[in-house]
Amino acid sequence: MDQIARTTKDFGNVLRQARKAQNLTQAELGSRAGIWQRTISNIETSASGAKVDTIFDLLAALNLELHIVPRSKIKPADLEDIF
Amino acid sequence: MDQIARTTKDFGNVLRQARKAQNLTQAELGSRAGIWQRTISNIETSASGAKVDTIFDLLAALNLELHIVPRSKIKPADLEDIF
DNA sequence: TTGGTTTATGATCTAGGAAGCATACTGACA
DNA sequence: TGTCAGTATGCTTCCTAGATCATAAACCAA
Repeated sequence: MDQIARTTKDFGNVLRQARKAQNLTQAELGSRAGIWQRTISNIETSASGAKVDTIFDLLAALNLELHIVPRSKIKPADLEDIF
Repeated sequence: MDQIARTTKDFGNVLRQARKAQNLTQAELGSRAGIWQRTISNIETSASGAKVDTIFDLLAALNLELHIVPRSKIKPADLEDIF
């Protein structure tokens, strides 16, 4: 379960994971965050490059926050591709 | 030096810090990331809600990545306002 | 305080995100 | 296999970020 994002694709995956971990449907999360189910679907599937405001609304609704940190040499999620 | 962001304002501040820590001007960072100085200024001052793609371009140019984590009860940067 | 560097900001134009509503698809389950 | 919850997606309208060029304002050092 990796919560590191370097691309919008990563980000969509992490958001979906987080949402499911909290047993929320896209619609539920949407009404919490004031965002449409349509939009959440787009973000999770990286069908569009979302706006940062939208992202922060989602993160708040999921009680998450962003930490901006130096890149580690290898992204943990990629380890399994190596070993 | 806090690298936690919950709002676009936080985010702008963190980005500015990170850029300065690497001794880059907005223009330099811009040419690295393929983004206009104008745009970076907007983002750092949160004059506009940027797009996620733009953010990831900037983070890559600064060799940073995002970690999505549960919110801590108190944002470290706010401690100084309390004590 | 002046000259040079860095950052902020005005204006226009285009591409595309989100709202809003509806519907199609998909997987699970009785 | 028919139903239903959940997710994907079509479409139009509105709004705005970013590109692009230009200039003003702020900062800093000599």
